Amino acid sequence: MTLRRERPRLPAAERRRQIIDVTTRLIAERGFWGLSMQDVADGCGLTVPGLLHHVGSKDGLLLAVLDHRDEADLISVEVQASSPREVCAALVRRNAGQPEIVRLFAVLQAESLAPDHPAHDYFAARQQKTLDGFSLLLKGHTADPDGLAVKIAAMMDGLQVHWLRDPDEIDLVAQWESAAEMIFRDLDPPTGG
Amino acid sequence: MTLRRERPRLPAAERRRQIIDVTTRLIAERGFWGLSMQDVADGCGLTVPGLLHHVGSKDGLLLAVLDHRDEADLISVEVQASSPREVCAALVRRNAGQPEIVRLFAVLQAESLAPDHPAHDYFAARQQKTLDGFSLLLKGHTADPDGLAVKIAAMMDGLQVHWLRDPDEIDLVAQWESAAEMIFRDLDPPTGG
DNA sequence: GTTAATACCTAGTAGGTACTCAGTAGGGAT
DNA sequence: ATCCCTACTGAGTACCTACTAGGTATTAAC
Repeated sequence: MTLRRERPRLPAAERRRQIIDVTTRLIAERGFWGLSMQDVADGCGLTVPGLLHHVGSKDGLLLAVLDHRDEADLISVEVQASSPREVCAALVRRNAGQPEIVRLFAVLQAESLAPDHPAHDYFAARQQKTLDGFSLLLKGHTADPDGLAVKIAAMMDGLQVHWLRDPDEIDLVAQWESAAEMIFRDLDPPTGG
Repeated sequence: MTLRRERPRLPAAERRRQIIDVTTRLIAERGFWGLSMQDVADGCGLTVPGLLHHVGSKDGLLLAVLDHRDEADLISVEVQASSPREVCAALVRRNAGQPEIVRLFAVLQAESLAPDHPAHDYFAARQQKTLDGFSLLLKGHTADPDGLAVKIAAMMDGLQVHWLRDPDEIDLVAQWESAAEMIFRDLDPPTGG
């Protein structure tokens, strides 16, 4: 009467990858506070201790997900586009293709505003890094690079949330393009035609 | 050995108000999934069944908070400012003075992206109402009122989240003013000077 | 074929979850 | 002064929470 077990045993790396995928989806749906180890374990077809064997703790699980994303992001952004505007457009285009990831970050970004959230520091650092990156790209093109960087990030984040709520109604890439029109009007003259 | 009880008993309306205040703060910190009835009850100085007597259930609690906010918002926005830009500036100024409420909405907005979240429908309707309102204000001033409305809402939401994470570093009102500069450049000529 | 490593499970702990039931106590109206 | 309404409590239910200890069984190396 032992349960049929179609997935008897996976190598650690493979299982870890599966765990991260499942967790990503679940956090995007429920946030980290709403996530339960049981749900993740069920989603992977193993027991809770089996899951804990791979990630150690619930916080470890979150960490694994965020680490994996950092890694994946580094790989995909290695192409340094030339103008600030092109960089932003590339970012938006990539995000438009992975709503699940975008939602993971949208939910965690809001949740982690609380100082005692396990991802609080991670997101504070991430936001700072993003702003610094934008600001650096803008340096020389505008009087207040820091200020514009905040606005760019804000517009991207804001559009993404609206898009996530109503993906059929809002075309993320198109909306961003027309937003970029006004954001970059001063520093992106049509010389590149 | 009965516990000292300094707040023996409150009229329903007053207690309800207190419950809403405490819940607002806690949801802003933990989200709805992370909220526990015990925490709310403790924050009000009563037991969990005492709390349930007033709100019926956890969902009822959330509903009470959201209803109260709608009411409060209606009261404070009754002043119809003239131009779209002034309306937005007024909104931002008001939000800058109540970070706790802004955070409540930021967290719930992200969390309620999940279709089975108890506030999902509420936030979908709220977003639609907001967009329609902006769009109506913009009609006649621009070619694509709906598109601009989304951008305005996105910018406001995005700036607010960044501001919440780093209130000392970011001046919400100033940031919005300079963002409004580019958003309204075409349709808000300096005729009103 | 034996051994060593490890992916995974069973069973259990200590505590938290929303919620119910039945009763108590305090304040306003009469 | 009494009655009644209701704000509120104590005790309890059924279940979920992350996590641990110790063991099993599968796989890979030799």
